[in-house]
Amino acid sequence: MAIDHLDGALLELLAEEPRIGVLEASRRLGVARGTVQARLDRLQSNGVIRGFGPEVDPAALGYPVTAFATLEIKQGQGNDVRAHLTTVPEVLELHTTTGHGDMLCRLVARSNADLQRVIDRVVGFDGIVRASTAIVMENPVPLRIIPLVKQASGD
Amino acid sequence: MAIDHLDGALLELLAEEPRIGVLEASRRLGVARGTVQARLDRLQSNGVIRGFGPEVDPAALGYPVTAFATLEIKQGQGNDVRAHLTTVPEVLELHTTTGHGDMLCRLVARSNADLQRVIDRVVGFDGIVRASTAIVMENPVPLRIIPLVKQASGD
DNA sequence: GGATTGTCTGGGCATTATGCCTAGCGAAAC
DNA sequence: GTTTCGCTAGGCATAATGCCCAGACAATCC
Repeated sequence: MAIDHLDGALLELLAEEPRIGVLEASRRLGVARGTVQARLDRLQSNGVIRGFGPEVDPAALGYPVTAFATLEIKQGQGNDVRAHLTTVPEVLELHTTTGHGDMLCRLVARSNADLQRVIDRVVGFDGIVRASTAIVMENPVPLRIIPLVKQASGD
Repeated sequence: MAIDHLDGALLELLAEEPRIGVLEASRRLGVARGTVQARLDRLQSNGVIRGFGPEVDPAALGYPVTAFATLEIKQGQGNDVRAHLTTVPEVLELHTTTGHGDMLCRLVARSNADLQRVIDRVVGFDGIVRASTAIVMENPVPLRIIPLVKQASGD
């Protein structure tokens, strides 16, 4: 999937002012409305734009504590563990990684004390051998994509 | 920040069909348009909804490899390292965590070979003592928020 | 060379949504 | 008992959307 400069500019614009309309975007970018429409459609059917879902801040929902847990899994228990973690709302994200049958997951909790409860629930499952948790103190770079978009579209 | 059932339903609806309008949302939820408008405004000024930025898939941009790197930082070099990592487009996210002056960052790359280049660039900086990288193989639970929203809004 | 395909432009048109307003109702708080 | 707050319900002018078209231009293919 190649992206050109117009696509990049459109993505940047959408990232900065998400609630912008197609018409307004075409004015800003200096192209015809149909062009923006077509580019948007293409980016979406390409899968470059996965969606425009609302970004919800867990902290604002009452879950200000974030942590990353590395899990060591018993051989052959991967699917069970996955299914288990899916049922825990505080598990925001789960990856399987290279290494000793490991998984990495992102957790949130209401407090440090509550984090203990969450971790207990996460690791209170047979297939999980060991867990090590790192609590997030700061988030100097929140999830971002624009620098990568710029690079991919030739700056 | 408390969230009630209507807020939760609105967030769910927006997550499923993000390009929906206020009017359509009010029809689906069976409430008046002004109500949806007011809830949306409140959720946004509360910071619960941080925005509606497009979700861009790095894989579709040509960066199908994701990895997490744990960095060990020299005492007092935190700010410099942060500034350095900010300049690397492939660094999608950066956290400082509890532990031995550690940071955790999410990286993407064009290939496993390219990941080496990215890592070299990330760790090619004075304040970084050691780095250990875990390559993501699967993503059984992509970043999600709805289960937490449901819990926070009283199911 | 000539034909075809794809992309962008510029415009028109009916439908729909938006922003902004008013007024009334019910419940909870003071 | 009265005030405040959130929700409903509606009206209205403006603006955006979805969908259509024809024409220009470049790249590609026969």
